[in-house]
Amino acid sequence: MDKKEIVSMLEEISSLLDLKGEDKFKISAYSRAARSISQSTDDVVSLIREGEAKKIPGVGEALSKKLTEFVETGRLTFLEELRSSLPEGLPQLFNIHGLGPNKVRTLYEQLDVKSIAELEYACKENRLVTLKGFGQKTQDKVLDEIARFKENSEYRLLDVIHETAASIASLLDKLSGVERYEFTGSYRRRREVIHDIDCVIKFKSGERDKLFAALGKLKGVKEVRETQNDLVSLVWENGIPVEFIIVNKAEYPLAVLHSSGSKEFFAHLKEYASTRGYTLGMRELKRGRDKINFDSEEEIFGQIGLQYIPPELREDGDAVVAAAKGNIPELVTEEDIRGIFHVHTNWSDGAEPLDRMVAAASKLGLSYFGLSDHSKSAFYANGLDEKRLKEQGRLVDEMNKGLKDFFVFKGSEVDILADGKLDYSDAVLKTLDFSVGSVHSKLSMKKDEATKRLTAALKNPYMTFLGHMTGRLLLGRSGYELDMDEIIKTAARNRKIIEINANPHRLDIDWRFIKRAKEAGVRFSINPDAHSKEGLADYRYGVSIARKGWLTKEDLLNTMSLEEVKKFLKNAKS
DNA sequence: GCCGTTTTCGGCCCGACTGTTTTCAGTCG
Repeated sequence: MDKKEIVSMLEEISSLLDLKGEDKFKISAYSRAARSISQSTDDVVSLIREGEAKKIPGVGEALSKKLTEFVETGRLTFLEELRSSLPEGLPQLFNIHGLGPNKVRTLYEQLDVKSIAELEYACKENRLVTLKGFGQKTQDKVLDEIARFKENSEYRLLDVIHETAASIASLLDKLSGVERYEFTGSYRRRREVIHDIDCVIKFKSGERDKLFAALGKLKGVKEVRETQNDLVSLVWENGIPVEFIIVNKAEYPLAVLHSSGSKEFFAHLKEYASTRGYTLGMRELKRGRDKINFDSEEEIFGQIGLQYIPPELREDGDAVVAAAKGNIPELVTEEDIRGIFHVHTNWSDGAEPLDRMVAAASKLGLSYFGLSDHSKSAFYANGLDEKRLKEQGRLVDEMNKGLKDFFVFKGSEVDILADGKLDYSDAVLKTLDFSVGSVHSKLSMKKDEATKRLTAALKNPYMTFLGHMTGRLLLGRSGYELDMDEIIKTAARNRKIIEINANPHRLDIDWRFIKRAKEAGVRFSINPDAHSKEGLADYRYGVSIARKGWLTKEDLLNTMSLEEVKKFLKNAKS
């Protein structure tokens, strides 16, 4: 039993109660408890076992009993009864953007819709338009969203894949018959969303067949899809497809190269190789009839006359063109990051007090961070009014005096209001070291208005970073539309820093956009948008996105030393 | 279902947006 199971149990109850139309405050009590437990730094399971569940904020008498039952027996009668009172597929419908509890209930009660498949059928038969509260537009939108859901539901965020890959790695490390292995595919390229995990394995001579059999029996395998030639195709217990490609020593480097790049990239590579008189295949490289041997990917690139191309860049032909000219830059690495911005504490909606965040960041080897709790308009996040902001500033000053190898910059994640103004006056913003301008209320879907709002904010000298901007481009939520070129132009002209939001659940920024902005001369910062100690380390995901955007150390603010950053931020305000 | 230096009962984060209405309900962040 772990924390995650408890959290998902509570979340499930919450959404089932929602479907039943229960009291909304009761519903939110469950989701509040789930959030509280997932953010808790205590050993929640032990706490519950010891009968101390009520010490968890948001857990009272009733929940305490349920949690105890769940932890002790692994089951919860209440949840089981709740489940059996509703059709199994119904909660699925929540995945369709725009459908909430009331609409789903209407669909079930009036049309007997119990699953996404049935919903799609009902739309196609034009049955939604007859329902009260529904109309043509809603039906069209539901159909669109179903299509989007189908397209995206098979993709997972990078951090989820990362976790699964790590557990696979620990199993492979112990498996005899494995000489070497490398995760390849879009995971190695560090895409933000990933469909499956690919892994190339070099087998120990003579142990090929044994290895084939062993892979299908790994702990964590849910299903063996197929085994043929050099491929073992599995489904992992969490539903993620995993493909192992098993090759010999001679094939290994090219198999890794082939499996790591996108199809488009490999086609460009192949074409380039042929102009140099080589035939590049999936498993062998030939010059005329002669097979060429090599021990590493580096040697293959060298052989066909290309500079080494880091995996993150192996998306399209651009990297091949650049490598031919020797123009692949030295990309930023995790070690280059000296500090981070966009950090929350429990003054607004973070989980930890400031001192614990400082200690955790320091432990990660960082030498500064920028504190940015929410501004006053973000009531839902307990945003700071001017008075509390000032008070927090005093706390930071006091703390900085006592710190030897760490520095906290005073800042705010300041809301960009509907008219493009910021949530604090210039006089207040002036007292801060920096600010991250963010839009929280929904941006109007109208492209012109949304762009106008952001460009107005970009012109404010007291907004340092443009945060949260391209919004939910991924995983099925259509973001707001913006005129990106206009944003880039204005950001460059006003010397703004664009934040690379490294929170793996947000991933607000697309590397294609980063590349365009870089070319326009915009500078970036990797900001983790950390709400907990664990969240601080998310800057690592930001590094991989930065690399995909071809960023070097020079393109980032937070590769600067503390003294340089201080100077930079001071100049930025003047 | 939780919680209390206003309260053991009566509140609970709130505003924007969309599409459906003919003055508002539902959903989202």
